[in-house]
Amino acid sequence: MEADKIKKTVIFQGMSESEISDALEGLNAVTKKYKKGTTILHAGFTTKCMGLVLEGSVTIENNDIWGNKTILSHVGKNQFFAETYGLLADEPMLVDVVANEDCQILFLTIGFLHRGTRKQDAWTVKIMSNLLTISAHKNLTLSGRSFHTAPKTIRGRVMSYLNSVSIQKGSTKFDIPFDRQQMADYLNLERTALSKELRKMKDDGLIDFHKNSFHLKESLEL
Amino acid sequence: MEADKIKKTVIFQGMSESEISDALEGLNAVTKKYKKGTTILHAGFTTKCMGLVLEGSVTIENNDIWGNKTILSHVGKNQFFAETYGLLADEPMLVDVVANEDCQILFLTIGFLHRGTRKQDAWTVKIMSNLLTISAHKNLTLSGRSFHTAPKTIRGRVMSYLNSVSIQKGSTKFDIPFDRQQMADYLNLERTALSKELRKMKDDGLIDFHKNSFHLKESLEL
DNA sequence: AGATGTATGTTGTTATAACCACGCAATAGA
DNA sequence: TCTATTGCGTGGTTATAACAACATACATCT
Repeated sequence: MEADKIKKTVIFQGMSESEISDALEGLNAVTKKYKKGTTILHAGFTTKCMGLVLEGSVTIENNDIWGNKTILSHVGKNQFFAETYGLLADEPMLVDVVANEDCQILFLTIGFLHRGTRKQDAWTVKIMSNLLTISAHKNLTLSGRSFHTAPKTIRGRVMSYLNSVSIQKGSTKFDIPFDRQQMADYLNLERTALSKELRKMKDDGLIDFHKNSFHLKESLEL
Repeated sequence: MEADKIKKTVIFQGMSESEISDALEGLNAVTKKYKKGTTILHAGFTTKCMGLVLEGSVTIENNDIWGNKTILSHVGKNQFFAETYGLLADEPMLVDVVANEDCQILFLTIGFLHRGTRKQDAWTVKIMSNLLTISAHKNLTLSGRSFHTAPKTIRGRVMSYLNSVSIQKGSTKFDIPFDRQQMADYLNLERTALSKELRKMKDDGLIDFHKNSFHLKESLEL
């Protein structure tokens, strides 16, 4: 087995070699190969498996009934996908998973884990722990973004976002991990419109900034 | 103990009375009372606990540095909150939890669960299973919404949403669980603007609808 | 039937963000 | 140093959604 490569994946974090191979067996690990362009998992269907990309890369896409395609994300080597759908094996997938190049995928059957039907091997618990951590983190990311893109005005989104970062960093002065374009994308805005609004907020004395360094002002709240 | 009331909660699903009381002990279950208006958990701080509302209700709020308050959600009796922050005990909360009325909260310390330090009692695995299910479901909800509110145009959002429901129901004819106002809120839109766009889409032959019954047309894609 | 209420749709106006074209600075490479 | 390149900001125009005021439909109650 190629446990060495896999070992570093978040899913197998903190597990010994032997636990990993037990887990691989217990999860019905299967490796499959796909030609570029092949659809690996189809929207509308369910899956009991999550996928781990061993070679190549895949894209998560949405293809709607009217023929529009949207690329949602790109999953590269040693990254994984469909963990949520794998766990909730009843839920039809809303996206397609497509081979972005010739690739090799390791499938892990995780659909039964949350049903407690299995006996509790050491590896079961560890895998569940790791999945729980992964899922919780994803949750945090998603709910943050969802909250920051909720306001209808540019200013509202910017304030929501900057305030969150400020809380995370525990200071009103901080750097953000985005350049303007990325920040605009994250907030679902157009870059130049964002620039304009940032300028106005500076003029209004709400914030100060230079490049990706920000300072929140007007903290006259009681 | 009042295991009877708790038993029906998703967190304790599928657990026997004795498992539940073991779990309550193992999770350092503590009940606390709060007067209306008290902040139960503060943004910027971390918590190892999740909360279960036994009496009364709480609101999840965001209060930013400029003095804006946003109510994010309302958590009523027998519902829970902060499960994500409880699990990821390092992450500072980005929201406040405030007592909406006099209330009684059961705190469960779940911060250590995902670290595998505990010995694997039967209840540990079951609680983890349940938390995993909860988290995964929340994930699905969040990522769906995030995706549907991403397009900048009304039509884009509507198409994204309707297409998802269509996939879930496995048909191009389906009912949605929202009235117009709720649908507009979900998609972060203004109700009348949504009505207008739905009309246009009907004129363009993309969809047909009456009240909350929809039919996706123009499926001439290959 | 008449009155009340609620959900939905229509029209017109206004506010706002996207879009386009460009300028300017900082950086890197030849 | 000269020349791309890249990131960021500005002004003007256009597209689009929010907003406000009103109309219509349908249900319920008396």
